[in-house]
Amino acid sequence: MATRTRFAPSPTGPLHIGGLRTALFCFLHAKNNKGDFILRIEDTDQKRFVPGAEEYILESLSWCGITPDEGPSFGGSFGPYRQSERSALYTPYVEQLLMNGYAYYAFDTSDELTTWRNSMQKQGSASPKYNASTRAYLKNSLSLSAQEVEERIQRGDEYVVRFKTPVAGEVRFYDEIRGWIVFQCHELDDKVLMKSDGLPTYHLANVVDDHLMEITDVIRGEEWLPSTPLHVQLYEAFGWIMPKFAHLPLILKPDGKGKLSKRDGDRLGFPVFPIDWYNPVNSSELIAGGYKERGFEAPAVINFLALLGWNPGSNQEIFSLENLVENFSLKRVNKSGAKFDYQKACWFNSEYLKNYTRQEKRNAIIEIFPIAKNRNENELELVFNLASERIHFKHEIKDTIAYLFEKPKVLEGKGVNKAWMKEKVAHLEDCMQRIQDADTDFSAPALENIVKEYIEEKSISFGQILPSLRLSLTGTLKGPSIFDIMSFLGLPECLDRVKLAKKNYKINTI
RNA sequence: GGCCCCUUCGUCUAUCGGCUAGGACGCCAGGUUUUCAUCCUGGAAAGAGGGGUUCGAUUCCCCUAGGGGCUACCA
Repeated sequence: MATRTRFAPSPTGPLHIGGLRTALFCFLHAKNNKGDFILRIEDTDQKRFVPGAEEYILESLSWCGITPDEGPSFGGSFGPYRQSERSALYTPYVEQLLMNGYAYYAFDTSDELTTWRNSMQKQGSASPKYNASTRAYLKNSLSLSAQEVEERIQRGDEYVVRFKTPVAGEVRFYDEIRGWIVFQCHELDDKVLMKSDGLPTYHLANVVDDHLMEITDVIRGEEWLPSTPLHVQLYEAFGWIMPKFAHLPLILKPDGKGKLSKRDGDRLGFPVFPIDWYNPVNSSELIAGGYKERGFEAPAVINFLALLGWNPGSNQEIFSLENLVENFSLKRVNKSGAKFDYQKACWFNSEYLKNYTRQEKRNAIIEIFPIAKNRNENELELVFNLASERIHFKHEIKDTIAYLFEKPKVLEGKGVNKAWMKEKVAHLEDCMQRIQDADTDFSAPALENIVKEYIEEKSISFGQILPSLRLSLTGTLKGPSIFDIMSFLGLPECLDRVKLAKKNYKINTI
């Protein structure tokens, strides 16, 4: 049977980076097995529905290159892929459960249950369960007479349908990542399968849909582990073949304890969402920044996320999505939660920047400096390389080497103090004259030769002349090889800048 | 509290009973460089604790401790 995995987020807000990783692992597992990856929107909770969230999920996946084979807006023969559009479909299954004694009606209202739980807690039961031990004391079709049940339903009383957990025994299942896991039935809850609004809960809907959509591997976050025994029992109650289960470790806060949350991102200053998320009612209010807008390359984010919890078993760290597909295996997914390391994410990004193709490099430079389009391709590439080895993000290119395309507005004070001294400036002018007079192709090596000859002749060091040269040309004392910069600038521009610096800055006499 | 999961350098991790415990990020030092960065070389840095099993445990089992998740008519 062909592998089919699904990513089943609920549109209650922006997709969390942890959710993105779950989607990634689902995708990788499916593709590694030449199978299909399905996107299903779990919007059975009307109260928590957030407009725009589904679009956000779609955009995020699309940015990352995780393309569903089936899903809303992708089509497929197992649709619809939004649970809200499948609501009518669940009723027969609930009835089947009811008829076969695997489920029952319960009439307790939420308020009643809350007060009941409170009173139970006062009596020392830390987390009161609605199950075989308490059912008899609550209002349900197991405790009430058949007649009363009938009357309540006829009358239009609100009710839910609960799963009838066996009194005793155990539920065991094999987790592809963790191995065998066992739960005792008496520890389990009679979970609500169908809410009083007639919609199924996640538990029922995901089992029915996974079965109907022929999902073979359920890959989801570890937070679902405690409710898996219920799902297992549901499969058994329906007599359906069970999918394989794999529960992924959680992504934890970089410091302290607990799983990574939006607040951690705000607090520590890094994004926790793939792309920007704006207030659904006031679209001009940015609520949470994204990796994309922060300047991350999607493949870098994917690469980083993949290594958070999974490893190839080798020392390789850089993986394209295709590489990941080839190498991925659930067997090599870790059991323990992984703390989020933003610095490492930045490192991945810088690696991707350096590995840009020639064309990407040229495009990036032209995008940042439109004026650069007059330059030839080799020059554009050189400019990119000059900048990229001292930054982590593409958008940092602009500030690092803006002086290649426009005269520096000011020369930094620290530099002036250090390099704008009488003797040094004299050498600078002298040397510039030498360059001007020379018959040179103005290439970096040629320029370097001229300067080298000059300093040898004058018995001075590079340090006597290069800093002031750099300062007058770029306005700063740091940056790439000054000969590359000069070569790129060209003779007239170099002369112009030196002249300008001479005119605007008083010689430092100290 | 109960249930379930987890536990190797600060962080992400390798190790399928034989280890001088490897790699990466970060950090530190040195080298290259006019400078910053890159790059290269080197360094500090780990098996939670206690019991077993075994000729031999980081690796298998148990206990303790610690961490995490769940404990809704949310997913």
